Amino acid sequence: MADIFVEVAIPVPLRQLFTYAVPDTLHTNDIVLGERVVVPFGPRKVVGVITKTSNDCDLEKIKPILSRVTDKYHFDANLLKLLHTAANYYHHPIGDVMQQALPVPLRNINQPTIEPEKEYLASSEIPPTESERSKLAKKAPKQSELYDVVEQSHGITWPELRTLGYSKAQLNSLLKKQWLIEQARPDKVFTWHEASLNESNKLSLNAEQAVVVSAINQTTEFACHLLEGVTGSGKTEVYLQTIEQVLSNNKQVLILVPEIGLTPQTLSRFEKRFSVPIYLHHSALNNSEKLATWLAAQNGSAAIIIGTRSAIFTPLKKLGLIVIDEEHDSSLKQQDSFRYHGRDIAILRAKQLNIPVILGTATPSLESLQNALNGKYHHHQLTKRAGNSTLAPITLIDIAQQQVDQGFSGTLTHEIKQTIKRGEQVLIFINRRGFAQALTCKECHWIAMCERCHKPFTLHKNDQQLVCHHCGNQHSTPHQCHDCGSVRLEGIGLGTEQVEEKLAELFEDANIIRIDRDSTRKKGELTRMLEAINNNEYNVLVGTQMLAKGHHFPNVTLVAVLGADGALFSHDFRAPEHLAQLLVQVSGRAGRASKPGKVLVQTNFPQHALLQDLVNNGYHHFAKFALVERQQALLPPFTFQALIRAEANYPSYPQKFLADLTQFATSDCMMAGPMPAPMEKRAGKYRFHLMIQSKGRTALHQLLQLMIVNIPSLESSKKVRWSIDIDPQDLTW
DNA sequence: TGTGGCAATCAC
DNA sequence: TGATTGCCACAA
Repeated sequence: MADIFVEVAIPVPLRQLFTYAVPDTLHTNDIVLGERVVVPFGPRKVVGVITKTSNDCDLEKIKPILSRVTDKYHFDANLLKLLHTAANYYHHPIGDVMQQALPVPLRNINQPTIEPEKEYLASSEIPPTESERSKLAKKAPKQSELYDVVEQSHGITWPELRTLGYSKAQLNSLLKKQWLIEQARPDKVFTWHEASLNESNKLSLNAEQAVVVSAINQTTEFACHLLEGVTGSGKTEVYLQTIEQVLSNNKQVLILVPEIGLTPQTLSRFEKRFSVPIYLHHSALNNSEKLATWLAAQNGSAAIIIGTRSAIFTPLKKLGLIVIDEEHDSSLKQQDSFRYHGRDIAILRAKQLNIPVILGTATPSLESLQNALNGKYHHHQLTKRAGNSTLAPITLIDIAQQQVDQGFSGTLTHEIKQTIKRGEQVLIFINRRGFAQALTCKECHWIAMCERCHKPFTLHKNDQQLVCHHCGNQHSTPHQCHDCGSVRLEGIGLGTEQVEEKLAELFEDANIIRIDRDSTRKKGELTRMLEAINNNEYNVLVGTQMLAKGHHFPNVTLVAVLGADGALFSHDFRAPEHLAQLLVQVSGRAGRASKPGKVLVQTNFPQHALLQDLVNNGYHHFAKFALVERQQALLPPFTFQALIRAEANYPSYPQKFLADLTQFATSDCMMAGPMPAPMEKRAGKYRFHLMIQSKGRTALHQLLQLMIVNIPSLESSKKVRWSIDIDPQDLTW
């Protein structure tokens, strides 16, 4: 019997498949597409994915595959199709796409041994007595709380408990008491029954919500729902009630949440509502935990998967609904290697499976809003906040007209003082870490620069370091100017550390806490800080955007935004949109029904049209206005962009390479460049951009395809590393 | 991307 | 002289 041939996707950055022979000793008759095989590749062995089979092959040098991976964890036909579509859409090497969709343990030549998953239940044999329960509640409230959560859950795993904020020690203690028991989680296909819903936690819907829930529940086929609901309008309850219907039809639900936003609160609400197997997929899990989620989703035992961007590739046996929470969030777009957008892949996937997808947000991305306005998406708006609370109003402080002391205007200082006096908390945003943007010499204006990136070092005063925020390069702070030898060195441009220092000086009695990537680097530190904040241990919180996402601070009644002007005149055309989203998000964080909050934005340009529109008319109005501007400027979502990046050790290489690409120009695509990237030199490499823009996606893709075909024959391509970014989000990279 | 081959450069 | 480094081509 003759061999058969297979086309295999190999984990290398090459836009092609590789053909191998399968010896008939390997039971060729039951090969399925999506199966993994171990193949020789150059000098090494790698795991690849079979994407095609055929009976003949006209290539000369064909090697045989070494072995087939005989587990049942191969990509199913739907997922395989999705990965192909994604690779084509993003013009990214198919092997790398497959690799990224595969859990790490399954990428290795040595396949993992898979342990059954453990879950925890309340013991029915020796339940604690009433008095034991109340004793525990007094002595160890956290353990007591943990017991309640487990008791209500009908089986919960350690990753879920950890995400909810419990420790292994608390769990072990309850296991020791034998109040809780550990058992292997059953991997039988999930089915809905009456006890799956905890009816008592269900909230009644207001008229707006009820209309939306019933509209979404009526679409059982593909439909894209943009759920635009102001903060506090009950988006989550809408999700929960649509999810309920999907689960009750024994279908699975996939929920995508922002990176930092995998908040205990969200998970906790799902746990309280549904007693069904929930699995998580986010960066805090280790590889075997992620694999467990993958397998449970694939074999159908998981009912709900909650995860970040990469969870969009989990295989699901019977997916019925995808929910994208915070649809506008930039963490949904991967910013390196395979630059996919989680939301867009979700829509592709929903379309393929003919199921609905919900995009929820208070501040829709202009792309999604445009699709809703032109009728491609169903548009649902929730305008009423629960309990009649109002959003904190945004007020602009004109700092061109008043004295500013190290970033603080008199108005702001006064407001902070008043807020602290009332025993309420102040939240201050500044979008730069460190102490100062740069270290400069007062005599000769020398600036300390990163030699690898040609960008100013950021001054970190606390640890006496100059840190390059672009490549991580570090030096201890010099005492003398490198040019003239003067010792009069000083930091310019505010950072979180300096703001913290200034606040300590202005408000001597206040307890101040700084929250940014530097102060929360230690594991668990952020959670600890957030708890301390909600226990009112601090009066003033200083932080970067990190603070804006997901967390709620009920006692914060004043939010101040410093350094917002950069966004108004940024070379990134999306900067104003992102600023507006941030401000709205922040205003939703401030205050509560009984204590209304306010948001102060210091700006030199209070008359700026976009700011004025946002402040006076709200996000939706602002967004429509911004769309008009985009349309006039022929920018996305009215045109489509692709960015080709190239880098090498010398600037002339990428420049020449991109210039060579411009010869493929077509009349229906515009090209800009080659131009130096905004970060021209990064980590020792010189980087250039070529932006391509078109009124239609087809023309854009055809041009890219033409380039890709011709690049290998370009002499200049051999000296550079290049990549394609479809629908680029961050142009500064 | 990972690897091996090859030549230029380095340390002694 | 061997060791180290950088550059380049190649992979079925």
